[in-house]
Amino acid sequence: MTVTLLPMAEPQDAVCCTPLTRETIDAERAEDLARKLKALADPTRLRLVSMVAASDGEEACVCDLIDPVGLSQPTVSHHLKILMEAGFLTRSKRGTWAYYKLVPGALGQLSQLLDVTASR
Amino acid sequence: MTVTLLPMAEPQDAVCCTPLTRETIDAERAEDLARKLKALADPTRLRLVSMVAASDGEEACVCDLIDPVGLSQPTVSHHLKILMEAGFLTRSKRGTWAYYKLVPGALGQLSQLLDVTASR
DNA sequence: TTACTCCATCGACGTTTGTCAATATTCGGA
DNA sequence: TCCGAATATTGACAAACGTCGATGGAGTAA
Repeated sequence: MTVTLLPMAEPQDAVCCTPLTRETIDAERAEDLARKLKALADPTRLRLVSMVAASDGEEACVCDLIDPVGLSQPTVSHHLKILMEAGFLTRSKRGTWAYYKLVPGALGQLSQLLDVTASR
Repeated sequence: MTVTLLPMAEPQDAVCCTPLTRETIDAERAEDLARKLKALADPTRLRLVSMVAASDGEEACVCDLIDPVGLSQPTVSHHLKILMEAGFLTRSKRGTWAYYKLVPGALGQLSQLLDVTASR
């Protein structure tokens, strides 16, 4: 039996580390970065991330996200899935409810990649 | 005659100031932020921004961008236009050449919007 | 003027995206 | 065990997107 501790520690994809403006980004890293940015580049998904971030414990139930967003339940589910696959949220089910939680350093890491002067 | 000094100081659209995670973003600001992120959420455009940023004076000629990117000239022009309309680049023509230049605080401002902990 | 170069715009195309209604799945309670 | 509630998945469709070849416009040099 394998004991898997801390599955939340992300594989930390190739996007890591050197900011956009320090040296020319290579095609592969550009692909990765673009994937993450694309996940965030939608008004509904930005609102979802923001609402989750503003919730208690940076965690929110899907049922509380649908009405404020004003879209159908399948659409909200779809957006949450995209945010999860991009590494910005994690999901945990409790009973019939699903709770989405902010991945701690995810936004910060992306933020630092965009600019050197902003970080440090 | 009007004397226009420092036309580079952007109108500073509504995206400004409060980071995503501080309080719930409203629909209008989400729309604006998404527009900017979408402009950056493409591997080719990321490479273009990066290449311009790495150039002398953070400025590059279109003619020097086409080959490294490996796409047709119209496509590169198209991407540069999108980056310009989103406020990340400015264009200045000198002779037949067109030079695109990084807008000084643009990436940093976006970066700070994504996260509080990364900035400051 | 003519010819050539650099770049932007146009029109067309296949692909991706955001959305919904309908359906499936999973769980808790009667 | 059967039912209702909360989510996820599927299928469909219009709109937006990334790309190209062809064309247009503006500058330079003969």
